[in-house]
Amino acid sequence: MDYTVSGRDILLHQPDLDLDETLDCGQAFRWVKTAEDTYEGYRLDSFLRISAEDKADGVFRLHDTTERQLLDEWYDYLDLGTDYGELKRRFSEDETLAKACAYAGGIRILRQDKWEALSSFIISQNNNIPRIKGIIGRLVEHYGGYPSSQRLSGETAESLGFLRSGFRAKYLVDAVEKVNGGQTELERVARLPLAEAQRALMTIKGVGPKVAMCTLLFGMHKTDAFPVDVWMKRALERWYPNGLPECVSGYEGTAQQYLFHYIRNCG
DNA sequence: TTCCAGGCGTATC
DNA sequence: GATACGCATGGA
Repeated sequence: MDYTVSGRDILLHQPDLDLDETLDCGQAFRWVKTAEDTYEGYRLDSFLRISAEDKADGVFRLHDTTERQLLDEWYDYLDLGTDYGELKRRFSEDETLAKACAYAGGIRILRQDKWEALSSFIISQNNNIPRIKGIIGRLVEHYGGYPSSQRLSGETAESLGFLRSGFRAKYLVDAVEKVNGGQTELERVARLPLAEAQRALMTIKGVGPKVAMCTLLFGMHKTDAFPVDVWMKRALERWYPNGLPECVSGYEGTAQQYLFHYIRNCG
C-alpha cells in the first residue's frame, strides 16, 4: 500500500480504484456521491469522505483520516491488500473479461459487514438499485446508523412498515431471529466452505441462492461465491453457455463484478 | 398504462 | 428437478 499523510488527510495511491465503479456499482448501498469525484459513506459506524484527487495517477484523498484509521479500517474495507492488477491480468486471458476489465478497471470487492450485507441483499431481491438505497436510507435514518441484528430484535413486519420494503419485511424479521437466536451465526457461517455456508444462509426465509452468494461475496469476502441475478443470467447465456473460464478459478465472484458492470452498462 | 427491478416461496407436475 | 406464478413498491 502506497500512501502519504497530508495534514489531516491521507493521500492514497491506488491505480486499481475508481470511486463510481466500486462505491456505486450495486455491491454497497449507502455511499452517497456528494460532488464530482467525491463520495461519503460508512463502514459500520465509521464515516469516510473520499475524493479522487488525480484520476490519471490514481490518487485519492481520505479526508480527516488518521494513519491508524487507514490501517485499522479502510485498508480492510477497500481490500487494499489484494492486487487487482494481477487479478485483471489473469482474467484477461478470457476475451470477454479482458473487455470488461478494460471497461471498468477500478472495480474492487468491498469487505462489508456480514449483517449489513445479508440484510441489504434480502432487501435487494426483485428490486431496483435506487429503491434499495431508499429503503436502506430509511433504515439508517430511523435507527441513527445501520442497525445491528440485536438492535432490530423485537421488530415485526408491521413495525418495519416505515421502510416501505414490501414483502421483504417479513424476511428481515426472520433473518434477525435466526441470527440472534444462533441458528445462523454469521461468524460461524463465514468459516464454512462455500456450499455449506450457502446452505446455512438459505435456512433464512427470503434468502435463496443469489442473496446467499451476495452475502458470502460482499459480506464474508468469499471470492469464489458467484451470485447469479437477471443480469448475470444474460451474461452467462451470451458469453459463457458452457461455463466460466478456468482463469477465474477461485475468484469467480470478483470476475462476476466486472461482468455485472460490463453487461449492465454496455449490454 | 404497463413493465421491470442484483429473487424467492409455494404449488404443481 | 423443473417450471409457473404471485409478491410490495415505485421509477421509467
